Amino acid sequence: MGGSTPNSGSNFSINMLNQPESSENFSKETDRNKPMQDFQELRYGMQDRFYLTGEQCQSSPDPVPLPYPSQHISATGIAVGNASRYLSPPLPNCPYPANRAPVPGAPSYTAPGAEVYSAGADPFSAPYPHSFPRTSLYNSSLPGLQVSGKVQILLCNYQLWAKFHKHQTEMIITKQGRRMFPFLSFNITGLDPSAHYNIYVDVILADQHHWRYQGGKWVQCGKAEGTMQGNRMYVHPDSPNTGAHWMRQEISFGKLKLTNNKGASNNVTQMIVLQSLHKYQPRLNIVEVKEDGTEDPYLTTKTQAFIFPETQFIAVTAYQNADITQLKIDHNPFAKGFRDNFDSMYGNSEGDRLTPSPPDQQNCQQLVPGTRYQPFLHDQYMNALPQGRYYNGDRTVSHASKHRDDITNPHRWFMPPVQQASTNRLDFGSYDPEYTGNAFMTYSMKGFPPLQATPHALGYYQEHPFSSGNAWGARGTSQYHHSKAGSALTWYRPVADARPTLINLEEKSKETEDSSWLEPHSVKSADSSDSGLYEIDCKRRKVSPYTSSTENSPPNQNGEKYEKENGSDTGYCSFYTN
DNA sequence: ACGCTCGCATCAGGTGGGAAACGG
DNA sequence: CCGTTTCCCACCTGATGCGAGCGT
Repeated sequence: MGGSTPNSGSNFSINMLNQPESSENFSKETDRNKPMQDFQELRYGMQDRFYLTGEQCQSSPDPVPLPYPSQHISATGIAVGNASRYLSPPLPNCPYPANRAPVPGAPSYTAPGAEVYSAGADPFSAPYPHSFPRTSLYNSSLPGLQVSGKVQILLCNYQLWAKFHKHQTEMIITKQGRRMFPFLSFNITGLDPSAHYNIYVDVILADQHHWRYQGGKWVQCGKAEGTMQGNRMYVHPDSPNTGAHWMRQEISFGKLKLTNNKGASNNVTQMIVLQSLHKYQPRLNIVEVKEDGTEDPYLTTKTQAFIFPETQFIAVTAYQNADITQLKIDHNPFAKGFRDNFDSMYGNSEGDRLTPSPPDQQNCQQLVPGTRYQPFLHDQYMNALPQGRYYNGDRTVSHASKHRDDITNPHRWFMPPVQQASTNRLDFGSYDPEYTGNAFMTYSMKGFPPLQATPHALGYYQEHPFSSGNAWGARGTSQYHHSKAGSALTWYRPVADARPTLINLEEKSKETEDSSWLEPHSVKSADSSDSGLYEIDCKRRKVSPYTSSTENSPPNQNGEKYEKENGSDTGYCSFYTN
């Protein structure tokens, strides 16, 4: 990869570097509106296989109750192909799968990108995802997976994003720039291995409102301010590079920083300028370019953008929602200093504890032989969540026993016994069986041989279900030393054709009783564990005026209602009551 | 002697909290 | 006055360099 940076080594396309506000940047987009016919075939071919019946929809609660208003983009995201290919609108009462089930004859929509580009409007303020018409498009039924043609994009840390999204993600912006957490991380398949691509992330306004945190809720408050100067895109430092390179490892944007400093001149290529109290939607863009990195006019139709709605966030200069703060503290290793002393929660020694220590205290970086397996472990396994402290005595015991049951459950763990027994991290991960509720992970573990070593520069972020590779971008680091593993995507990487493997995934999911991703399993459980957060002393965090975080985030009520109604966590409603 | 591994110290940089400053 | 932003702090992680120890 050569460590080329957008503004140094590469002859990066002028279109890529121009300020997006420039109306002519994407003036070639007339081509974008010309759908690829083969894609249509592919799409409907997939559709046959992925369409979920109404019954399935009804019986498949949204695994990630993403609370989009009805007109919002799909629960799993929009694959914003350049050729005006969009998801079908959600089916009523079918919050999750329906969105993934393209309905032939559904109202035709226009691609946000296409519209913006062709109209010459500011592509970073105009395309409110919900407001954009969409054409029906095959959308993967797998959480965090987007498919457009042969290209498949997997949001690696989808589970973590979903957890934050439930509470309305907030991202701190500072003058010097603040990293995103969670950060954007993708696995890509289906690119032409020999073709060259630029990959970048831009951040667009998610709606046209100014937001304010009031009474424990995010409420709209006036209109968003107009277009704002400053960089709104972050080009992956590996760009340009071959499809083979992009598919070889995880593509992470961990160094992407958010700032509110419009005049930021330093590290401008690493910073995206945003406005506080506005809601934004990151978007992954893949542009096929010539070998030297310049954009080939004849290739512009191969530009594709992918939106994962769960990555939506509100930019803030200080956290507003205590739920978000706590999630950040619990998941971000750099915020470890703000975690409570979980040991004090037990008052007994490590050996007596029924629940495991946070992974960081158990040498959690020593993993399954191969980080390529680690990504399959739920983020909650990997991160430093002090799980045990989330439960009082009874629940702790309960979970511990569930853990034991779960380890022996072949539907849950497909790791070879040796691997199961050999890693603290895995043990930790399996401690809460609910966290295994990700079929993605489940299948991925099923008998995949270790593959090539891949550098993982982000050891402490290995929580992502699919994290792998160079999480900090182009930089290889010491994590590489103990990262010997297979490719996270190998098991579904048919570069030549995405379909068969997706089908395999789908079929596999039907084989198992643990079709967890059809249920609000992982996120729900993750949240139910989170719920216990607030049973512990809240002295270090702001206290929400609401008794439950459920009420804090209006957009998320559906999903959270689910939890409450199911009484999955009796302590849930006791948050903030201290 | 050489190469390798490991542990330790140091440094840079990231984190949220909280108080102060700012601004409408 | 109040909401928002900025700055500083203590704490943490990760990268790096160095030296000790060990095996060849």
